Amino acid sequence: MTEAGARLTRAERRRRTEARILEEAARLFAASGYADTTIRAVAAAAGVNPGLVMHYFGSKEELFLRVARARPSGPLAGGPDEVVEEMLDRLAASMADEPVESLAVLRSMLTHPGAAEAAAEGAARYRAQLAEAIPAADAGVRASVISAVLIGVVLGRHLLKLEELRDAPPEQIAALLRPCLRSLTGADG
Amino acid sequence: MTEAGARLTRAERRRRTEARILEEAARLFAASGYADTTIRAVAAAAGVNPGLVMHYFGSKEELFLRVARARPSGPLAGGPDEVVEEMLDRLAASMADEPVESLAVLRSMLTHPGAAEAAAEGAARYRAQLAEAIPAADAGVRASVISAVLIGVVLGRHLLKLEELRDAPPEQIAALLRPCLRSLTGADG
DNA sequence: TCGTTTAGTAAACACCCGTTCAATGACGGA
DNA sequence: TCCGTCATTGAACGGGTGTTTACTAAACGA
Repeated sequence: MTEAGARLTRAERRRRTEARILEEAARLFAASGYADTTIRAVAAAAGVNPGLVMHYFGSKEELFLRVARARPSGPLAGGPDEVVEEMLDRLAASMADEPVESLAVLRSMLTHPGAAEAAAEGAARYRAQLAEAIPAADAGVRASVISAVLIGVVLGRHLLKLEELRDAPPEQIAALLRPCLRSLTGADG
Repeated sequence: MTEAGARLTRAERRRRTEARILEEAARLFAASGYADTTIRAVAAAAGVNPGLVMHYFGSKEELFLRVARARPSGPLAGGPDEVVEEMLDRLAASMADEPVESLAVLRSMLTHPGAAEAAAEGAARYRAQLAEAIPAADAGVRASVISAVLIGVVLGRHLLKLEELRDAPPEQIAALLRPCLRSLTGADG
């Protein structure tokens, strides 16, 4: 590490160190939640001094927000049928590998008040898009129930590690969920 | 407190104090999770010295386990249709008021490693009963998905506090979920 | 009545946390 | 070459935690 690093420019070195810290922070927040993830542990995992993490990110809170903000997830549009298939695709994708950023946010939302607020805006926008695709008077409630259902499944697989849910192939779970989501979106008429 | 308490027998006094501690502990674990609930806070809420909590329960871990163990929830039996209605009834009931013990376990499961293990046996038994009522080859997976869905809804309402989900009447949510659960149990043929 | 038991307290312990700050030493421009 | 900048370190600080221990005082049994 010292030899390879010594050849790099100062700015490049810093960028990589910061990225390494963020990466390890996401992994640890996902694995242990906000409270049980210590700055010292993040620093150790990144092979760096705890003070450096403070120097770069200001506080543990800001470090978490930097991790939580890295949430792409494009827009959700179309009719009920397309939206359902899009959601099932994304769910299957997030089941193929462990989505560290989402898990970090999800796990920490349940521990840390600030985390819930940080995720709330993005989640609300997602639900609003979803609600627009639902042709029903109670579209808002339906969108919220759908969100809750999807969160429950991701949570059951990655966090609670319910046996059969963790071992089942993503396609099987998606197939089981399809009628559910179709009835909730009103895609089944 | 001193006057009324002085009239009681020693054993009775102790029983009530212990119960008061357990009650406040459940409330705080549900509200703040395992890590953020301090023994000092529990003791203060129960109007008692922190050392006494230790003296009665041995450790914070054991205090939590005592809270987590108080989980009744009778057996689940019958055909798919009956089971679905039973689950919806229980869900609606747990939505009417805040179910402190369940929430304490649920929230702490996601924070505290030991909590998940403590709840795992009860949850597995529940899923096994559920699977028996499902007439399908993949009954195990279906039961797990159903558990995840129900957890997601309770979580979305009480912990994440998704707006529409929190404001909607329990019956409405139950009605939306009915087709979901019926398709997952195979009750819809 | 008197010694024992025991519910309950007060104060400290050791530990780990997030955070701070002065020091260091390699890099890069002049 | 020299000097300032900046990534990085090491060691400390104050505070909050779970836990322990010595103690008080009230209920109990004989």
